[in-house]
Amino acid sequence: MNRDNTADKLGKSGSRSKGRVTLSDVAKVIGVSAITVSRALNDPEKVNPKLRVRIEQAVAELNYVPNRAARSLATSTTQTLAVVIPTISNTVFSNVLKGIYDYTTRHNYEVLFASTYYSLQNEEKLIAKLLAQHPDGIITTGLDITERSKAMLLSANIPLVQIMEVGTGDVIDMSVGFSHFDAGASMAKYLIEQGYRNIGFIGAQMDFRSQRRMQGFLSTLADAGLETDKYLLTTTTPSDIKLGGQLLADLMAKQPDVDAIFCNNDDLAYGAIFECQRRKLRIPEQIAIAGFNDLDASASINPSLTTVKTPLYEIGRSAAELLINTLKGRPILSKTLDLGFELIVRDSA
Amino acid sequence: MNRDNTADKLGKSGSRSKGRVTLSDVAKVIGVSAITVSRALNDPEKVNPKLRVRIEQAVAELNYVPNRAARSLATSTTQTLAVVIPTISNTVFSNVLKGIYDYTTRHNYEVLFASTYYSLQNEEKLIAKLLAQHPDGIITTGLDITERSKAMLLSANIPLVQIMEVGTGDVIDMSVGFSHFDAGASMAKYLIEQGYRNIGFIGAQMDFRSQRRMQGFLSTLADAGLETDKYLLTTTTPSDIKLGGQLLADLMAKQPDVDAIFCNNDDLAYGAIFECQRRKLRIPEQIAIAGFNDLDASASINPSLTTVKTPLYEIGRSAAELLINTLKGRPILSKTLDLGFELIVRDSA
DNA sequence: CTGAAAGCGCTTACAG
DNA sequence: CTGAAAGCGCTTACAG
Repeated sequence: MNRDNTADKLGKSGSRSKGRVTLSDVAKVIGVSAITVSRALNDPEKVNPKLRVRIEQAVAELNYVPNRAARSLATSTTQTLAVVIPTISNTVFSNVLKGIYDYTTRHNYEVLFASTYYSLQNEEKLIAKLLAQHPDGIITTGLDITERSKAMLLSANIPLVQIMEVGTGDVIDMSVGFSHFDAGASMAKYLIEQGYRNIGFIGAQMDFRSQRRMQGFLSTLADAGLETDKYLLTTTTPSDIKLGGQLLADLMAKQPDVDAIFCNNDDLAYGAIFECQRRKLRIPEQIAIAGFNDLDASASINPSLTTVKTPLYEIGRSAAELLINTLKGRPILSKTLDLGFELIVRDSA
Repeated sequence: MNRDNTADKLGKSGSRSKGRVTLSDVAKVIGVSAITVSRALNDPEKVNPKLRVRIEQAVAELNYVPNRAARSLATSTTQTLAVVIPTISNTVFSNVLKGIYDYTTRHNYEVLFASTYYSLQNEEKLIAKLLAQHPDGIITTGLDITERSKAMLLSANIPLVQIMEVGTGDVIDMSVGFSHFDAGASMAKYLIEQGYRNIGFIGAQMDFRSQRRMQGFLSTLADAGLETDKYLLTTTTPSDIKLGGQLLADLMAKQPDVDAIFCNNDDLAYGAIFECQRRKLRIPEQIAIAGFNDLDASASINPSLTTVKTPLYEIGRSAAELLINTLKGRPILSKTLDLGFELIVRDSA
């Protein structure tokens, strides 16, 4: 019968609400004030143990779920982090997102994300939209950003981590990533050491970070007195496996004497390897292929792919950690985290 | 000087707020009430055009961003959709998520997502957490769900779409997907037609949908009088490329006379193909390999992969569409959408 | 350890 | 076309 009573009372909640159970519904049922129920939930030690148990039971029985909009309004905190990445349908960023997600979940933050599809104009709009949700912190991708985006971010006055890249451009607040220029340079150095001389580069998308990898790569070739333009082929089309095959085909048609190719990312390298297999080209004897990111297939493909392993998951995880530590007032050792990269030598180059 | 005035006024906003610009800050600046500013933003036609322009200018100048928590509280609507999927670091679900995301973005909804890592217990917790955000609608994965999850979903009283599968189990509200049983059966039928007789199955993760594909596959083999257990190898380890190679190796060690293998998904098939390449096994002459999902590499790998194409992006898009149409009160033609699948015959089987 | 009052920033009827 | 009043569901000082 207690339960019937409850049901009656619940029916009376304000006409604007959706009839959900509120804090004061719970309070009425056990005859205390709403504020005590609130305390039992948020600050259990401050409530009489016996009372607390009764409140907890009532909460369970009524299936009470706190309204976070109300809590947000009262505390001006949302327990939400916003994430702006170029695209989710890309293994690179789904790994990053997983790192962010695993950490935020464990620490009871929600994630609100948005994809720019590599457009700074989209990014502006998305930042505005996300900020309207008043996230407690925000993660954006890259150090290249419009003035308007920067202004919005600044005036939001919340912690910000710019991910993926480090060592170039201005960091607005915090950043975590690695140097794409150095990563590109290190692959060039390796290929030169291996004795390759007609070294090519194929790249898709050619966003800012791709360009920096290319610059690092080409400047190292130039320093060694090697050709930089002759074996270069790029497109702004988004990267995928099939495109890798086409770019390889096009480059070889133009410059048949190319002896090694650095593919701007592993997807492209897979496509290039598949195309070489079709052409019965021996890798690395006739042509060496190298990739970037060390995605899933790189260790298994034939020949296994020489590539640069990048700390994708860790970038996501660290970014979330930086944000949450900042929000909890914990000391931040460094506002910029260089997570580095690792050259992985396998059979393809 | 107008601007200095403004700054002064802004400083005075309540001590609990974070000093953000509010509706009434904008209102004060131009000497109207907050409600008029609200209307200018939400229902522009109802406001005097000249006034509206002034308000819009003030909004832009002050960089006013509406507080959605306040709006949510007042309207009991959040413009947010919750999404529960097994994992994001899996091309299958990142495609689905992209479909959801593209549609929701266009229609001004935010997405809140969570990964269960294929655990129904996690799912319960995540549903509770997401529901606390009071999403306007929710998408969950699969038709297999605990009673507690179901009860929470029901009492949340918001539209729900269960994605990925159709034609099995009870649909709580709406659903969109395809029949995994039929998809498995269709691949079995094809392999039998091609003349294979010692037909194997390798599967990882073995979640409910994988099991149903396997059941459809095996029951078709049984109907044809073929072996079902002899060439079967499954594990609950999460699926990845490398695992595909191992499973192929294990199965061939046990049953060297296997002449065709249906891999529970394309990742596994890639690994199996790579392993065959290493063993110099000719595909499909010595062993045929088939996959599931038609992921990116399937058309490019050597040999190109015979597989089942599944409408991943469309499932996500349709689920979001069903939810948003429901929320806008538009008529829903059918609460269950079978998007089908397509057998893609290539060179590997 | 518990509660009355006020406030978070917006929107919803209702007047005029 | 515009505004005063009340309310959404919670939490924050402040008393007691």
